[in-house]
Amino acid sequence: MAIALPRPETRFEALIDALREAILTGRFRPGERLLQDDLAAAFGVSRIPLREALRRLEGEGLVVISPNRGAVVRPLIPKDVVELYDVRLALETLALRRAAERYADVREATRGRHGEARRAIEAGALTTLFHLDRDYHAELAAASDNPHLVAALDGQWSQIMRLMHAYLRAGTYMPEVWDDHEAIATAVAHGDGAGAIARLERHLLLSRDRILDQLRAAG
Amino acid sequence: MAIALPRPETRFEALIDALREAILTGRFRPGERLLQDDLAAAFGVSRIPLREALRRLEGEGLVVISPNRGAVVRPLIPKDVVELYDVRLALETLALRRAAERYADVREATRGRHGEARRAIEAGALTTLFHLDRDYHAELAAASDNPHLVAALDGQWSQIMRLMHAYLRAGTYMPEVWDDHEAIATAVAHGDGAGAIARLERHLLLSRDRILDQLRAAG
DNA sequence: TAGGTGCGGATTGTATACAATGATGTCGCG
DNA sequence: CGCGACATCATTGTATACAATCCGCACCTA
Repeated sequence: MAIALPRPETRFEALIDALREAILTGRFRPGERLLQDDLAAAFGVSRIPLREALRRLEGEGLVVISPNRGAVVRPLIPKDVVELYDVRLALETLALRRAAERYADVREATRGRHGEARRAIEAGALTTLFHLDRDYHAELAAASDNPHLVAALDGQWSQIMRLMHAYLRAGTYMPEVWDDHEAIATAVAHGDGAGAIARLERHLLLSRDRILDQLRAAG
Repeated sequence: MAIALPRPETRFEALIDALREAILTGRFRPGERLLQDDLAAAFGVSRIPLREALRRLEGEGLVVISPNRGAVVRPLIPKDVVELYDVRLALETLALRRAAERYADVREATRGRHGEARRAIEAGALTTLFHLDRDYHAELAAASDNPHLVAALDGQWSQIMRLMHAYLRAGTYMPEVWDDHEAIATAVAHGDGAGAIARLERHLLLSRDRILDQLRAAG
């Protein structure tokens, strides 16, 4: 039996996670310059591990590093919304098809998260809500039993999270989202890939358009 | 008018490209340990930029870094073949659909590469052949006009290249591959997304099975 | 006043140096 | 003879230090 170790996370992983989280949640804003000295001081490390972390984030598409000019949080442009959702839909569709073939069942976890989400909505905890959303989709992806697919989707999700934090505000988050989640989980558990995919498509396009609406409204 | 600069590539980029290439072509074999001192000496840099390069490659899934134990070329397992091609097909299908919607025309470049490929086959230059293959598919992906999709596919291609170098030998590379390429390019140029996709699917499954055959034959 | 030129501070890039960690082999003990 | 503790070595992790580059500003010139 596997026993959870107290802190499997190394210091470097903690650093990169903290940096990533700061970008995903908009704490570091798109286009913002990331000064190595400042960040190193802020996280209590030297510039060496910090630079390594920035290189990783560069690979994940979260920052852009220009030679001798430093790192900048990759800017988000409206075109990204459509492009990202296009890729995401293709990947998540594949994930659902494979998961349905296996009759993977994530209904329990989904219901649990649904409950948490309700509380988060009441508390107005948007970040928590986004995390629950991502966790649900990550679990669905994992149900495909294809690690490469999971990794690819994870990369897309990083960007999606940035979109959400940048453009969605409290009030625009609709609780019906979780009805979709439950419906998809149920379809997958019954092996109904086509049904799950149809519902997913509606779900994603709605989510995408909500972001586009907010974006247009903001100017 | 744009004037091409002699070397837009910075030193760091050259380093990371060299490292990546060494892994993709199998020069550094799957599972092989990557000692920082040795690599730094080999590439004529110190360990600082080398470590940054390794972090990037870790993000690309080409190496695995264990804390205090160093980097290893990510091993390839048979399961990877099926998983990677599954993801690749989903992404490339999307790319073709979008490219066909735009009536993107890559026939000329394809024919040019076909010629080069013929010469490479005669010369037995497998690496050149693989590069031409990748370049063709990269151009097709770019024709989707979706940078995120291109990036996602690029990541898959890194792994595919590793599979090819690891499992394909001279003689198993079939020239008919380029007939498929031309047919797909033509279908896309005519806006026939469905036709292009159908041919692509055959093309990829054949390519995948050729790798699986070689893999089974070897071991 | 517009534009170019050179200086100075700010910031990044990388080498060197040392600390921390993990692997290896040897010795002693049961 | 097997196994475990310890010392030693190889290797990674990171801080410090300095060199290289870039950017902004003042100044000069036409």
